[in-house]
Amino acid sequence: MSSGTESRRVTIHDVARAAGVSRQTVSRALNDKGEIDDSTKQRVLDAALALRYRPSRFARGLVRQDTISVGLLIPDLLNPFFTEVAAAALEAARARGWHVVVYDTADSAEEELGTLRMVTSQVDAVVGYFTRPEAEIEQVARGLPVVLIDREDGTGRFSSIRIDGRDGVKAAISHLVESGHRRIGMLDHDARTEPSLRHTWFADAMAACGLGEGPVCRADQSVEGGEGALENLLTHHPDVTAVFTFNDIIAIGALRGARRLGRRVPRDLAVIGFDGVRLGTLVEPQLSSVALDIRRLGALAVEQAARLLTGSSPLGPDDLVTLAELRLRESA
Amino acid sequence: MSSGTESRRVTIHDVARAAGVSRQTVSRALNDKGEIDDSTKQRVLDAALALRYRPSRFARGLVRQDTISVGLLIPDLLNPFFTEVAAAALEAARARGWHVVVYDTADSAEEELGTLRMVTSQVDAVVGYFTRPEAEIEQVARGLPVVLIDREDGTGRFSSIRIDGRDGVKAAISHLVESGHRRIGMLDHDARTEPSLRHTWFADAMAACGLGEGPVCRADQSVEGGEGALENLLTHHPDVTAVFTFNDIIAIGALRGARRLGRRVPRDLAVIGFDGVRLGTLVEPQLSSVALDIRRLGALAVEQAARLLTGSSPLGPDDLVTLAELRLRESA
DNA sequence: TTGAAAGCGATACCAT
DNA sequence: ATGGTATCGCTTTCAA
Repeated sequence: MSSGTESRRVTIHDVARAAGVSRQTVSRALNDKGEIDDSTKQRVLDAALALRYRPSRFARGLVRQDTISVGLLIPDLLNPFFTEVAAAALEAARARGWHVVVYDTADSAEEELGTLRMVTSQVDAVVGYFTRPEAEIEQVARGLPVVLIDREDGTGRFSSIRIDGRDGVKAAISHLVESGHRRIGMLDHDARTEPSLRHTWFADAMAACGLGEGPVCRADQSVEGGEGALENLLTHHPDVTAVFTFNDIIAIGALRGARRLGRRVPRDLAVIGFDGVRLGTLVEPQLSSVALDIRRLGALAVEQAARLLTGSSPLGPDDLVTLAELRLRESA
Repeated sequence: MSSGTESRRVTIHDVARAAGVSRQTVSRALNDKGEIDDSTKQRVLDAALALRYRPSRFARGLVRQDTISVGLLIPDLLNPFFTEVAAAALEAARARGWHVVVYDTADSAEEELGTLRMVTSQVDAVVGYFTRPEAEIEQVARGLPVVLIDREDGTGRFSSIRIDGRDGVKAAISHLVESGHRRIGMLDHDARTEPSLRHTWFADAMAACGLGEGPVCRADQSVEGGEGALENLLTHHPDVTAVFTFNDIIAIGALRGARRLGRRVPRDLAVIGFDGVRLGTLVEPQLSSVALDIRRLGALAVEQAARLLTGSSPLGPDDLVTLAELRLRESA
């Protein structure tokens, strides 16, 4: 009559039976509570070991409402900027004893929705990078605390960590102009939609210096993307002597592209990136950049998630900002 | 008599009451099962929204035994090698619909034990890098599937993904010798314990070339570590003309150190790393390296975890290997 | 020191 | 189409 090879889960009940005690006693032994005889405890532990018993995290979580986990959405973990954000978030979470479930959305909006659906069912809050419209996010988040990084939220439903690079970019362009540059281009990111905020800062800074719009090329967020975009830019605008880029990865690609085109940096071409990733100090020449406190970005996101979760005075927009400042090294 | 501001969790029961239906009907509405009237469904959905209801992931997990999550232990996410391993593991996991809980053990053995304790209670399997003794790991893992990366397991209790760089390192040293180098040093890693396996390969390769032991310096696994170690090495052994390093990060540090010492690479000093991280192609000169299929490392780990979990013919030691091969670029 | 019973919050199965 | 009831595996509360 018995079903033979069927492999049921080993439960606390099985251990109890094997040790000849009740379930509660097993629980006591396993959780190191007092109120239990040493010999009993040992017997239970042995039984548990013999049966390869593992408590169900679900059952346990159901009863002790403690463990918190937060989902982290990252567009591309291999992009060193996002790596740094992730590392910072991880650290902030560990300080709180939180678990972090990481999802690499692979820079794809389709992936993102599926991922979002998946993550929201398994975490207490979500932080990170989102590209889908607010309404869509809300539809799957369903009241779950959400913290966007580097993305405005028109609806006011979500928290968002803002990056304010206006002054930093202005400083960068001013520096270039003071160094004698007049034809300054930009390598913007590749989004199919409107130009980036960083482009707006660039355009404003150019205007403030009385320069009018500079030429812009779109670049994929990768070294190769930056390399190609620079060649593209210089082909159409050979008179350009300086470029500002959407981020450091693209800038590093530009450095490479310049080398291939035989343009010396910074002599023939000045390059200023945006982000301030550590990688920028490893390349030759070292990259000048409008630098962010990247770790703060990740830490702030987790901090805000924590406040949202406990309902305790969430940070306001004025606190959820990171300012960028010009960090001059060798490339400009 | 009512308790006022107390904030209980909103359960399916509350929604049911609010919508004037039973719990099962709520469940149907939320999970898009059929067998429910459209108007009822809408009413339930509205109620759920109004109450900001979110199903408990624990309760849900308890009854539908599907969602699987795996813990990933990484010593230092900012080290680009580990970043690549993590990205690969993430990708392999997503292909299976698994969740990945990532922990950065911050290169600290103390952190690791606490982390391990934390992670094991929240996942169905653990993969990654471990430094604690097997017995300790087992004590907290308690029968949980564990896959070690780049670490032998004496006990046979765990699976381990091996790296076999013997031939690759031999090829590297041979190449150096053929290029005329005789004094070849190594920058080994900084573990307090015995020399690394990679050092053994180095020593054997040296012997095979009839060269005897080369000088060795320990280096912290960071660019700064490699930089300092190289200066250290060259100070004590100025006649060294080539170095092999424990990994690429250290090698990149060595590149920097060489530059600071006024040694041109590869003319005055040849450098060969180990790993083959993408970063190696971004530095000047591009790094030669005994390269691994890093993505395979992460993918294999997850694959094996999957087999262990389902009990279906786990891969044997012969399959759990990644070979390294010499990839020559500019630094040697 | 130990055990019996009552949840925790959801879904599945079986009636109706 | 909808509701009742059992159940998932564990911890907590209260008696004994």
